[in-house]
Amino acid sequence: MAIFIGTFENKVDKKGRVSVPAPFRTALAGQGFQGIVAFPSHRADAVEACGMDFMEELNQRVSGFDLFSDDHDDLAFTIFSDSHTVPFDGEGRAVLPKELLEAAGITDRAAFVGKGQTFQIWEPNALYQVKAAARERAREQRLTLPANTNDGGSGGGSGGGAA
Amino acid sequence: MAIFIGTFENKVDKKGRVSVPAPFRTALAGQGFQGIVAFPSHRADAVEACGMDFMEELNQRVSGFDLFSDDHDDLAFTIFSDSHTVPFDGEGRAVLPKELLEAAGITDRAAFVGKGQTFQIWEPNALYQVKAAARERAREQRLTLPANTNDGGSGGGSGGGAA
DNA sequence: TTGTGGCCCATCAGATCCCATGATATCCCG
DNA sequence: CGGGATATCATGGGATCTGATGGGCCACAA
Repeated sequence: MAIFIGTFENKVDKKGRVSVPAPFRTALAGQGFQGIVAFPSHRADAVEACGMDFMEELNQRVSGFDLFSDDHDDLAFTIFSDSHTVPFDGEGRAVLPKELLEAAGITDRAAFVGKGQTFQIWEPNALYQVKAAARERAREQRLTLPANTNDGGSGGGSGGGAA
Repeated sequence: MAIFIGTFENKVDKKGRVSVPAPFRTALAGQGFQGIVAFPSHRADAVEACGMDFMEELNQRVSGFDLFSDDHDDLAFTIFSDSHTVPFDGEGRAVLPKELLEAAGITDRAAFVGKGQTFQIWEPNALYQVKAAARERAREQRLTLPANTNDGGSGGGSGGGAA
């Protein structure tokens, strides 16, 4: 399963196209569907996204519920009804549905932030504010990572956006 | 098996024809039967639909295995008896039986909503109300996806996902 | 004949593809 | 170790194709 790491800010052109960061595209390569699946976050003003393989896995898990049960119905509805499959163009760009852009407040720039199996797409300023707040919280609470990696430090940091 | 993702609203013309969303048609391509299977939803004012392959799978489960409880067994037979096979025309449109349209309250517009292995067809306004309610539930209950338990085993470093 | 349904063609708009370009980071060679 | 050649990536724009929709013609049945 692909892993998304880092933060990248790209331009949204007047056709609504955004370059998906090359590292993310690389992570998505090898899937049957060349593109992403995007859906609104119900926790933040951002777009959630993942690869089709992730959705298929989700579908598998949902299928574990009895078909036609209430749980199955609610879950399937929540997961699939608001999702959009967004294919890449030849250059690795995607056109996000305008309803998702609006929900996230994205206009002419979009910030991609990796979250492991999934990633989010933000209006850059909103992301940076949230990030700063998170960093501050982490500092205050002295959050630490388990000390077993030699690289962890840069992970949560302000990965160099193409500024 | 292809999965149905997203929501699409299309027009029902005066002949009763509706374009099945292209992504759904793509998901249905490769089946023997070029069309959909439609049956009334027993829990919502909507039309349930799926591909013939799903019906075949349902048949397998009902006839061969104990995957279904008695209730679901009955349900499955009910489904078979109330189902309609609806072929596509040359442009990928389908004419839904009027009894299904009436049951769902569909007149001149129809909203298709993906649910993974199946999809539903709604009267648009009814769908949007239900959707809004579902979204609200999800937000309040912090609806989470079932955790996947068996993924970690093969290791985070699945070699395939070239960096 | 008349009504109903299916099939085919026309059309318009929006999405997609292809090609061009500048900028940047990378690599190789001296 | 420095400089230039090169590949990768992000970005723009125009041409093209697909998708959704409407309408008309033909076949079949009552």
